[in-house]
Amino acid sequence: MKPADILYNHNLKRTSCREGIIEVIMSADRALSENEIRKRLKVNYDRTTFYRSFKTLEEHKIIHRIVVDNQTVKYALDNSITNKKEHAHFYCNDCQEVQCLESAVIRKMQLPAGYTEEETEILIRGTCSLCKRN
Amino acid sequence: MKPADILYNHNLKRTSCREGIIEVIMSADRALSENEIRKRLKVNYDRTTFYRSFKTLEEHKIIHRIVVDNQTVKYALDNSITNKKEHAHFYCNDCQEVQCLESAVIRKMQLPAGYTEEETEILIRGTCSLCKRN
DNA sequence: ATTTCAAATGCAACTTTGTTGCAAATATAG
DNA sequence: CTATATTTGCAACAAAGTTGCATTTGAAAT
Ligand SMILES: [Mn+2]
Ligand SMILES: [Mn+2]
Ligand SMILES: [Zn+2]
Ligand SMILES: [Zn+2]
Repeated sequence: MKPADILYNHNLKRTSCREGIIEVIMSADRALSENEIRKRLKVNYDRTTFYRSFKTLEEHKIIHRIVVDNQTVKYALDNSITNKKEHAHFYCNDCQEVQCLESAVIRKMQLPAGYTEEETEILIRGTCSLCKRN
Repeated sequence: MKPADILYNHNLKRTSCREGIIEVIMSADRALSENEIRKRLKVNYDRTTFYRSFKTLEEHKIIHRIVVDNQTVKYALDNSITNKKEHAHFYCNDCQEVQCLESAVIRKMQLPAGYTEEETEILIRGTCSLCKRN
């Protein structure tokens, strides 16, 4: 599906910023940060616009956010677009890149009595296959 | 074990800031943020000192950090002090409190070929037993 | 094609979180 | 008590994110 169609399906206005962000995230093989996305866009948008766009796209489940640490947020396409299940994410301590591990499907954990789960986030830190070789 | 002994065992100077932080974290039944810890201390330390203390205590595996989101970090006693295993953490969407789920031991996930795990972080978001009741 | 207007953008000002360099204070070994 | 390596506080800074408001724009209606 094309960025423009995705926006249309969600009743979102087709602005170049939103379209650009979706375009860049769709064509990436890994999760990207705000700055990585900015670098790949032709036009330069204000930070505010960028943040508001991410917020809107997240709310409409077009993209999802991966919090690596309190200082680093990355974005990838959401499961509702990729038709994948909830999955773990991998952070390479070496190249610092984040990948969606679509094969690592998240299974719910046993919780203490009275607790209810709504969402489970898993972040695996380690070394990716590319960095392992070197 | 007392805060002073913990510091002594790690060859760390016994300063009131470090001792206070450990004291507060030890006596809490949940993970606390920088500000929550500050409020519970008698003396007011500079933010820099606070951050440096957290860093030192983390490096010596006396406390561990739980990143709730890119804006929120909480601290709890580390497993090396509590003698517990790597566990998942629970964030209550209602009361916004974080708890170590020491019964929810982390089991390693299957990774794609060539990937190596070093650490797995699990954060479960949902409603805690107290908030459920109300 | 032109008009209309709710929604999106850009800008300025601000907040929160965290970091760095350096001088002053202090914990602890001798 | 003294010496000194560590730790602390302060100032200055940086990065990330938010808010209010005036301007611009997408797209629906005419
Ligand atoms: Mn993902
Ligand atoms: Mn914990
Ligand atoms: Zn790597
Ligand atoms: Zn709760």
